[in-house]
Amino acid sequence: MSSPSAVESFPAHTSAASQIFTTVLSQGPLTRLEVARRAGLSAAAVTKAVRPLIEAGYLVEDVDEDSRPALGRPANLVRVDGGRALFIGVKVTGDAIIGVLTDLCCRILVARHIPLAARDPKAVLGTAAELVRELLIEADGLGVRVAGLGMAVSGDVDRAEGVVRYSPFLEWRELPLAELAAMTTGLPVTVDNDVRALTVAEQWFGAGVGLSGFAVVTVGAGIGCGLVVHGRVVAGAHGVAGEIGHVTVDPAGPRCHCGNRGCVEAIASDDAIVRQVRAATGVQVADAIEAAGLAHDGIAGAREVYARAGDAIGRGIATVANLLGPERVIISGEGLAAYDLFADHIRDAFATAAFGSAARCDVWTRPLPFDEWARGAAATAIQSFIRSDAN
Amino acid sequence: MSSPSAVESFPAHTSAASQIFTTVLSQGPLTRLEVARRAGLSAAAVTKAVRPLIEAGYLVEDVDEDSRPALGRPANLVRVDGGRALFIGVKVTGDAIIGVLTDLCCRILVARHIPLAARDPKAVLGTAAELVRELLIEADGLGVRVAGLGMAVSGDVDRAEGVVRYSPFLEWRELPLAELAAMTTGLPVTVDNDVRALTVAEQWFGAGVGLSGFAVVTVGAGIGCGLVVHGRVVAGAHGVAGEIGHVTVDPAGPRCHCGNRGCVEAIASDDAIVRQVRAATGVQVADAIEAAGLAHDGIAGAREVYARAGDAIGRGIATVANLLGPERVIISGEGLAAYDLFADHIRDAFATAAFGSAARCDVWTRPLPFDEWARGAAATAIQSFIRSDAN
DNA sequence: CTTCTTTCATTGACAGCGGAAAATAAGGAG
DNA sequence: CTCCTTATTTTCCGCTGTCAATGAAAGAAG
Repeated sequence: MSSPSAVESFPAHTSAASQIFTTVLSQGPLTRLEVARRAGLSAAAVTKAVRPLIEAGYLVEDVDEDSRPALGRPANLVRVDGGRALFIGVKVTGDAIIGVLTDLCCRILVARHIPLAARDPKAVLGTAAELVRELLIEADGLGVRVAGLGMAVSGDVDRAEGVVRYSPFLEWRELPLAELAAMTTGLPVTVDNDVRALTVAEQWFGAGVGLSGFAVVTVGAGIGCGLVVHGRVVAGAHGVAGEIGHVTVDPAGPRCHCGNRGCVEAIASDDAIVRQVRAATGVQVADAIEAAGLAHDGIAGAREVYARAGDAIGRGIATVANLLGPERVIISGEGLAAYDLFADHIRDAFATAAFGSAARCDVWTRPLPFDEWARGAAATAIQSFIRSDAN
Repeated sequence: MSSPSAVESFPAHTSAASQIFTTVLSQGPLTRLEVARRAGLSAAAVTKAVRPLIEAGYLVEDVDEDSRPALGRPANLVRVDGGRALFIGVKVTGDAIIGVLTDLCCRILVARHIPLAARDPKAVLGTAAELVRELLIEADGLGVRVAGLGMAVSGDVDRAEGVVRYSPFLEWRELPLAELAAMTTGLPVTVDNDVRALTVAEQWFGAGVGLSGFAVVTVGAGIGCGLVVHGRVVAGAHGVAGEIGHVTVDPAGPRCHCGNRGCVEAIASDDAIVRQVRAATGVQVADAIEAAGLAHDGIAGAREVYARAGDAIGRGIATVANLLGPERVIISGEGLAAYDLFADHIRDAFATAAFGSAARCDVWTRPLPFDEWARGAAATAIQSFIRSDAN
């Protein structure tokens, strides 16, 4: 995290303290005893770690009138005061920048987006700065300081250094984005890969809470995958990880932009579906929405394309499950708008291709509004804020 | 680890101490300063942790006369005294039990194997006990105590509980192997999946030393894969992980015993190769060795089978690399005897199917004598011995 | 209304770990 | 013999987290 303005910093310097805070943050209001249990610490340690966090206003005490036990002293719940600090998350796509203002609990307070004219770093940075400025004004209105900015970009991103190594889509190489954005906005900046950012959000605030191993699969313009193993997001030795989109599903399948044939992405991405629906039906559909329309109208050719796409995704997920044995797979992404068209095929293909007990992993689906990508970016900023040695 | 005889235990109770010992164990003789650097600790901490380990005889000091620096005080090397404790590793296969006696550095001192008449737990346990008895006599001859027994079994094994959940090959279910073997042999017993055990051996004593993410791919009777992510062996939520053998490579390929088509294992396992070579050449080869013989003789049909097998393995490895971004992939296994027949195809398929920087992961090959499987089992015993919270 | 019982939370003493800095050791060079 | 350099050890010292004991906050029992 590149941090120019070292304002008052988060008062959890020991690993145990930040672990305790993280537990409360993601597992909702808990009694101190319960926190101790989940964090594997003594109750005394929790009491001691919680006090300064309460004094600093990051945690607050609550009494749960409802679930008062029949016997014994009632517990005091501890929860995070979301309003204590705000964060901005920014997702850069090819044609727009999406920004959200969230609270410390990563709840979206404001969402904005600005179309993007050009993709060169200067243009993007300028637009992003404008968006951040708008959100800062909103934050001012709330009277709460913004404690960090997270930026999510597709491609090979080095979070530790805050550098975008290579983003094919934006045609950026070795861009020190964190440093640049920190200079422009005056905020501490965290930069990460977009799918990993989304995965962080799921891990701390979503369907991955409490799990030590899970996968997030995004379906849309591309097919992406974020992996959490041993409780940590997998980053890969060379910045590559979770490339489920380029798992080969059918070596005789359509050619993929990566050069191979039959990648999941060449069969199930929005583009691939549009292309295949056009070929199958002869209708020149403009985008995935129209393609889904044809399928919803019952046009056989279009429905088959979705069936094949679902099959490809299901096989891809099965591959992940076979290799890593995640506790859960979370399917998400804009493509889920047409989820009814391939849900069954995903499930069938997964059930067939998963080996043995790997099939016991539960497959969840979550709608993913586009803002969520930006929320993921905010989640990385929150993570960096809480523990500077984040990862 | 099921431990009936709690003899004198290993004197490294803090996490740092066992981390220091592990560093010295796997990274060979090191100066204290170098240990400190690699373990991320201060020199003082290393000095303090090393002393009791030297007093207990697990570490010894060495002077490296050769590489004395021109300037300054020469360093004292610290290394593990392999002779301080012995371990027994046992690998159970369908038709034999292989056992090795190793020292603390996991060097094989004696290797034995006994054919197996039946596969039921009682028969296997009896034979294993016999083998262990023989190795204990060898150990007695050396005058060193055996500090642990590791057992490696294929299938779903719960190492923490020491229970074989389900081994399809042996037809065992929910067998508390660690407990049974501990009662029979009187030794502390660790039980793990065979491929994971091999992976532990590579991680601590082989080509995975010092890497935080790598994969071991075994080629032979089956196609297996052990994964290390974030420095830890991946176990999978339901005991399944690393099932590269059932990654689909060609949905139109040959049927696999798992019910699907075109799994790597259905194309590249010994059995699959024999079957395909028979079909391609009409020669009723008896085993993989004869099949390789035909290919070495230049018979086109046989060579093609190996080409396809290499292609399948290379694609499988590429899938792992795309998903996890390991720093290295170690190809190993009995099948490597015919490595010259498919090496190029593995490399080509990997280079083609790996996405972007994932192709930068280095692919190593290591011959794997059958004893190595048993050595892997011994490695798990050593691991358990060193840190009781092993995983 | 007092006392018990039960469970949650806090306190204070304390042990141990690991770091920083200073001291010591072990060479070679001059 | 002294100085310089690098390795190792020693000597504090602060900090963390545990333990065991104590306080607190109910409802239950009498």
